[in-house]
Amino acid sequence: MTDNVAMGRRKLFTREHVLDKAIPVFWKHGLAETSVQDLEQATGVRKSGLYTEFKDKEDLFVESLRRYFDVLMARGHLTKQPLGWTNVESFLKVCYGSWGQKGCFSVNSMREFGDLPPKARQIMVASVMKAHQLLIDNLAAARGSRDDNDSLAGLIVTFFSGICLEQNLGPDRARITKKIDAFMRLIRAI
Amino acid sequence: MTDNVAMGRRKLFTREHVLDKAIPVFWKHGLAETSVQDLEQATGVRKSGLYTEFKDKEDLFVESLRRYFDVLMARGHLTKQPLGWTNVESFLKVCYGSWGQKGCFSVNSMREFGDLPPKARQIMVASVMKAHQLLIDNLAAARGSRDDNDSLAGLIVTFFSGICLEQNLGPDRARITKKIDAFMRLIRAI
DNA sequence: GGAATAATGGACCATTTGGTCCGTTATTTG
DNA sequence: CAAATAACGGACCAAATGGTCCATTATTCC
Repeated sequence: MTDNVAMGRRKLFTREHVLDKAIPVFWKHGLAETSVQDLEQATGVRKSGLYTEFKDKEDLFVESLRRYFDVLMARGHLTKQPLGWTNVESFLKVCYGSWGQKGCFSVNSMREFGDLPPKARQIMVASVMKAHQLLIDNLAAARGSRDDNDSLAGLIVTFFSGICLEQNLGPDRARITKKIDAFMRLIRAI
Repeated sequence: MTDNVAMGRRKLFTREHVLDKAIPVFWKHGLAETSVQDLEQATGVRKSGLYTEFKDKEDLFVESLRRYFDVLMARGHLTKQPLGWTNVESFLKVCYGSWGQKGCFSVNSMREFGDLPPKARQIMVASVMKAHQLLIDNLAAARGSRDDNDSLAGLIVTFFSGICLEQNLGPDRARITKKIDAFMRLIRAI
């Protein structure tokens, strides 16, 4: 790779490919209960390959989390113009899931927050704060600069955590949609 | 025990004692990440003792969950007379925790719901439904028989899950109290 | 004290865990 | 084709896992 005198074998898998395959596994089973063997099967990359690309299992977890947020932010649920209620609802519907999983990878990981590597915790906290701030911006656009926008944003984040977690019980989509609608009605009414 | 001709050694630990020591461990780390060694240390009962009293680790987990709900129900947060808003708020404040832990044992377990033994899932689902129904009763007492009592009870359960989960991030009590107050104001206003 | 009873302590086991290591194989450029 | 490169496959390891088993010890009643 350093010289062009001779070229070694090219990579057969990209970092993103591995992460996209690892995310659903970590998402579903968490860091602790996901074995390296699970990751091999899911990614199709052998252990040695994984350990060449990532320091250890925790590192792979942290990078999965990071990519998860990167992709989610890129979708821009809370940054679409014009800001307002539509974005808030769009944010809540993130709970429908992605990567073939229900709920939210990060919310699911909150349960083992205390046992997570510091970098993972850092990413999670930063993301919650980011979402909180974006929610405030959208609320300000929707209902003007009010004192309780901050507090209301907090309630929305909490409600989001709740619906994401409930997704693990496997309720049908219709019920959760109804719940979101009811919540939206509630917060728009005040 | 069967005959009164001679009496064997009496139990040095009661089933409840073991469960009360096991609950915080399962609560904090979940079923999968709690080792039998952890349970030995926490309960002060050796492995053989545990396996005499309980079928296996899963059984101990299920019984811990069962006892958790028994104790919680006995406190009667949602059944104190007269029914009404006070009970709803009292229910939400269950998230402050018990057994030296924050949040809710059951909510924390929802994350690994899919990997839990069927009996555990059964207990959890039944308890959520029970809480939901009791919330409806309290709402009926507080605001009369309205069509949206059912829907509102659902929102309260979801919000409860949310604050319990957030407890894992270790926010101070004052902030969570504020959040509960804000939510109570929100739902009482409609 | 003696017999009956049953919990305790800890040795023991097969399996799985995260992680390392290196010989083999696939690709690349010249 | 040859040399250089680097990923792949899988053997290998120490530690930890859930679980079993039984000799020892503690307690009880007569």
